[in-house]
Amino acid sequence: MAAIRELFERHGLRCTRQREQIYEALACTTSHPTADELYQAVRASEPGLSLATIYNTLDAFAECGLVRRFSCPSGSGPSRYDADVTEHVHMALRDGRLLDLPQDLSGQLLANIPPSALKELERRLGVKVAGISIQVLAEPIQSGSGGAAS
Amino acid sequence: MAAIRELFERHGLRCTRQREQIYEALACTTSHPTADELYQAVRASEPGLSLATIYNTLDAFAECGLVRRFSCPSGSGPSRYDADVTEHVHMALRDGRLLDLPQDLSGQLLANIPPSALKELERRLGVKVAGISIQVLAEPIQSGSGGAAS
DNA sequence: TTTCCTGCAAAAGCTTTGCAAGTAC
DNA sequence: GTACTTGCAAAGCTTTTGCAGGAAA
Repeated sequence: MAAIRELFERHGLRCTRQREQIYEALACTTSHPTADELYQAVRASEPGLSLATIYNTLDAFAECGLVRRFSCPSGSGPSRYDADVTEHVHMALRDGRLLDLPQDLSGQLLANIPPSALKELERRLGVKVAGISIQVLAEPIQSGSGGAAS
Repeated sequence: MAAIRELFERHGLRCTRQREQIYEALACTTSHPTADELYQAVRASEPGLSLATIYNTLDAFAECGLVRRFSCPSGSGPSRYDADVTEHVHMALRDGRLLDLPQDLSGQLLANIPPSALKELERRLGVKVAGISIQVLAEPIQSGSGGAAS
């Protein structure tokens, strides 16, 4: 509770009841909710809340790096949000689910990015690399299916 | 031209003038256009074309793996399309541009993904990995700026 | 000939905006 | 007291859908 206040202060955000609740709802789930899902969740304890406030708030959070915003790899559909801003790998399932990889596997994938390639990239393209994001696209294995086909 | 026809046939798509032009417009640019940008481009040679047809067509293309659809890492905004379906790395710039990494750098990044980690992932989560996508987030280096600040 | 595709227009989602009242600092 | 937030409603933008006519196989 007080931790959230301090977190907001550190990021230069005013601390309102709505923001606390939105952040808390986002931080205590691993399901990468959409703005509307957060709206449904927070409205239970904050009936007057408006969807626009959700968007404004998430925007402010994303702006100052408190949360991450991204969308399903498929492209269309609503944005999703994640309060875990440490580098980690997302896995998108064909059925639409979007999971976090276990930390150790995430770490293995991220640790094997050769820094030399990034340096080379920065030099050749004249940019500064600010982050890397890896996504794994996977399909659940049906129990019973042998798994043939191309 | 005939190559496009054959490409469509191989993917089980009917070959119409509109589809040819949409595919060609997408294939001959590296700018990852949006549906609307393609609409503007193709309408020059195909005045009767409708935006809905662009969406239907891109959907059909994406469905059968002829093009890739994705959105800016920032999350919101329209989807973008790419006729290059080989594994390659996208680089998103803070100013909104979205580029392809040069092939050799793309290759270095992709080649260093440890297959053992993917195998482990498949075993532990009961899925089959169908693809990996890496995105680099970068910011242009201003000429003249010393580049301080967090 | 049959099936799929196109064009149009309208609808459905998702997100942003303007403004008055309220709240944190 | 000032500047930022909230809530509401309306608008804006992207994408999908239904249907009649047209074109590919």
